[in-house]
Amino acid sequence: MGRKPCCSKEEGLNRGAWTAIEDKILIDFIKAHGEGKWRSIPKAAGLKRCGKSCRLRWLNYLRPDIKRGNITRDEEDLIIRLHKLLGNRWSLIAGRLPGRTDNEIKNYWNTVLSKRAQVKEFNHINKNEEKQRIINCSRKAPTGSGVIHAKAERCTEVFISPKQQIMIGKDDNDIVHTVPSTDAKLVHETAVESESRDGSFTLLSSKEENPSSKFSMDFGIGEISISEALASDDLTQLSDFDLCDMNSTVIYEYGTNDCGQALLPPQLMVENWSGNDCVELEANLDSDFGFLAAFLESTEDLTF
DNA sequence: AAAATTCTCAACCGCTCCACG
DNA sequence: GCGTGGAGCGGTTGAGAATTT
Repeated sequence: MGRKPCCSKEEGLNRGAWTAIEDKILIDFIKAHGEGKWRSIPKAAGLKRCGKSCRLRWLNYLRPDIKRGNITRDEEDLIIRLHKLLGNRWSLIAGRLPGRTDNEIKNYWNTVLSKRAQVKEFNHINKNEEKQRIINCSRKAPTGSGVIHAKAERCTEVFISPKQQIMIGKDDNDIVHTVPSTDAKLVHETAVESESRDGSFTLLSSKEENPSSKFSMDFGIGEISISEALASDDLTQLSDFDLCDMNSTVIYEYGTNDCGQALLPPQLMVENWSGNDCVELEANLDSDFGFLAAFLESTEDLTF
């Protein structure tokens, strides 16, 4: 006995493209009664659609604040940079592009930008053939790009800067564990749980059968990581974020991504973010993280 | 001009998260 | 603590439009 699906293929429900009449009914109803209670809207409004379909139609097409027209150059640049940092978190990306919907951005990425990115990556790989060869010695397919996940959940290895004590994760009881600087080293996760030499912390535990099938990376800011701050509502936690401390606080977790591509070792991963040469590493690090910090702290639209 | 192919994007589907009883 | 239902998210599909052959 499973749960009744939201949009079961009930008889009499319209499917496919919405008609102008259906649009008008939905618009009038929401103008009169407001958004929400999507499940009850079709019945109340007299629409032969499921609630989910109504919600989607409203959010992606009928909402009055939807911006029509082509994605501008600035928007495109913003999408690319946000995607670099956030991955396929379309709703999060859309939240920073007023008037654009997650669906629209997702479509734009899948049809336009991903192809462009592939070409760019191909060129970049050729350009850095020797660099890749070196990485191949330690990684099977080093073509992954760094993506910040809202929650640092899984990893196979963690590179920890030796400069100071760093938070690396929470255990099942939600207790944050840190690695003392003396223990800073490349940690290899061979089991679901792993302890440091003095047994003082639990490595990010994974309940996945195959912990190496996914990856995440996270960046510490004192007691909280960016991803945690991102996942929480309180972005003021980021106020202490000091770019000057970046090199001493960054935590890299690297393994393989969803496609089975291996992530690069920390230095090269960051290089690949910017697509620039080693000598510009620090500047680009500042630039990308400055952008991220601005993104996280901004309540206004970002301008570039 | 017609057929074939490619592209675009609205809509659907299945899943997870979260609030609530 | 557990089950249920609503909302939201990201991946995928497919119809129609645009382009190429």
